[in-house]
Amino acid sequence: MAAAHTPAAPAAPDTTGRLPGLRERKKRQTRDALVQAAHQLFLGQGFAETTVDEIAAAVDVSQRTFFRYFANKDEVALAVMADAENHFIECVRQRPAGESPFEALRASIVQSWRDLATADRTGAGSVTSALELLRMIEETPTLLAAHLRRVTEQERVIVRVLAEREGVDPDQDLRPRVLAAAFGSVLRAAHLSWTPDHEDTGPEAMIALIDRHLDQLGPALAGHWQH
Amino acid sequence: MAAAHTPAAPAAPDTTGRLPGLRERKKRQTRDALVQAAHQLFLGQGFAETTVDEIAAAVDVSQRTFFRYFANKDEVALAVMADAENHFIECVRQRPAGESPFEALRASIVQSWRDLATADRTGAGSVTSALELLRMIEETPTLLAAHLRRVTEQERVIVRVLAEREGVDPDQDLRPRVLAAAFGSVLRAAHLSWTPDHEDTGPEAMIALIDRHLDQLGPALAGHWQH
DNA sequence: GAGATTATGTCAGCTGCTGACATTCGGCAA
DNA sequence: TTGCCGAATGTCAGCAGCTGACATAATCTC
Repeated sequence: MAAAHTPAAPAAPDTTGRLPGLRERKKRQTRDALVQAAHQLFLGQGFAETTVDEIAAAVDVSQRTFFRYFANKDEVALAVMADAENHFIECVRQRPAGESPFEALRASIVQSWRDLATADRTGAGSVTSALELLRMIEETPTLLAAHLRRVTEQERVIVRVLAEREGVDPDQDLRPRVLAAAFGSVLRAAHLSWTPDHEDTGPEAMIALIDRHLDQLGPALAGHWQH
Repeated sequence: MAAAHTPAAPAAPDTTGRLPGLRERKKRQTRDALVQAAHQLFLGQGFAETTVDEIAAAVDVSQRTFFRYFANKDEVALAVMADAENHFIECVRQRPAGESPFEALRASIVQSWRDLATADRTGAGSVTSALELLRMIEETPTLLAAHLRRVTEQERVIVRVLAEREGVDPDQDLRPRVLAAAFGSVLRAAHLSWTPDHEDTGPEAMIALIDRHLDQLGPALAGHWQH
C-alpha cells in the first residue's frame, strides 16, 4: 500500500485521469468504512471508550490493518477535519489577488463552510456532523491535543501560500507567520464559542459567529476597552 | 496524597503560612527529582526513547508512584513549562491598570523571561534549559500536542484576568478571548522562529524575537503587504 | 505509643501500537 | 487461461503506557 501513513486516499485525487482500478477502489472503500464506523462509535459511546478492535471488527478487518491506514486512534477521528482543512487551503490558493491577505483568509473559511454544506461527499461529512465532531474534539483532551498539532501544521502551509501570494519571503518577513497564527487562533476561539442552541442545520450560524470574532481582532489590539 | 493529578506541589505555595512538615517536603522532593531525572533523560536520549520505568528507576521509586505524581509521560516533560506559564499569568495579574490589555500582556512575557533568568528555582529551570525544552517540545509530536493543549487551558485563565482587569463580561465581549488567542499564537510563532545560533545565554535574544513578532501583528492585518 | 492517614510497592491486566512473517488477492502479460 | 509479481491483509508475539485493587510502610495526630 501507500507509503507509511501518508493519508492514502484523499491525498491523491486521481491526478492521472485514469480510473482507479479495483485495488485502489477497495482501499478507499475500507478506509472510508473505517472512518465512518469510528465516527459512529466515537459519537455513540465516546472516544476513550471505543477500542481500535471494535472499530476494526465493525468493518471486519484486523486490528493490524487499521493501523496500516491510520497511524493512531486520533488520526481516524480527525480524518474528516483534515479533509475540511485541506479544502480551506485550496480555497485560499484560488482567492483573487485583489483581496488583502486577511480578506482572502476570511473569505476562504466562509466559502469552506458553504462548500461543506453543499458537497456531502462521504455521507458523514455534513455540517451538523462536522459540528458534532468539533464538539467531541474539544471535549476529548487527547483529540484536542492531536487536533491542535494538526492545525499548526496546516498553518505552515498557509504561511507559504500567503507569502507566495503577496510576493514576500516568509523567512524574512514575519507577517505571513503572524497573520496565519493570529487568524487560526481566532478561528478556534470562534469554534470554542459555538453552542448548538438553536438547531440551525446550516453553516450560516457558524459563519456569523466567525465573522463576529474576526471583527474583534482590531478592537482587541487597540488601547483600553472601556471605563 | 493530593487529589488525583492536580499538580500537587507548585499549585499550593503554602497558603496557610505553616511550614510544610516532613511528608509534604518529601513529596515535593520526589516530585522534583522525577522532573529533573526525566528532563535529563529526555534531553539525553530523546522523549520516545525514554521509558517511564527508566525515570522511576533513576529516582528509585516504582512506576506506579510515578503515575501518582504525573498523569502521563507528557506531564512530567511539561512540568517546568507549566511553572513558567503560571508565573506569566501572575505577572499579568500584577500589571498596572494604566497599561492597555495588549501592553500588559507584552510587558508580562518580557518580565517573565527576565525573572526566569534571575530566579533559578528548581536548578534545572535556567533560561538555556528552558529553551532546550522548548525545542524538544516542538520536535516531539506528542509533546507538542500536549503542550498546545495546556496553552489553550492557560488562555482561558488569561481571558478571565483580562476581562476582570478591563471590567468587561467575557461571555458578552469577545475581545478578551480574541486578544488572548491572538497573543498566544503570535508568541508561539516567535518560539518557532527561535534558532540557537549564537550562544546567547540570556533571555534578551528571545525577548527581542518576541518583540519583533508582536510588532508585526498590526501590519499583518492591514491591507496588502507589497507589490 | 496507638490508631488514623497517606504515600508507596506489588501485581495483574487492558489497550495502543509495532515488527516479522505467512497468506491471499488484484494487476498484468504470455 | 495460466501463471507470476507485488500489494494488501491476517496472525502472532511483544513492548510500553496506564489503571484498579490490595497490602505494606511511612508520617501525622492525639
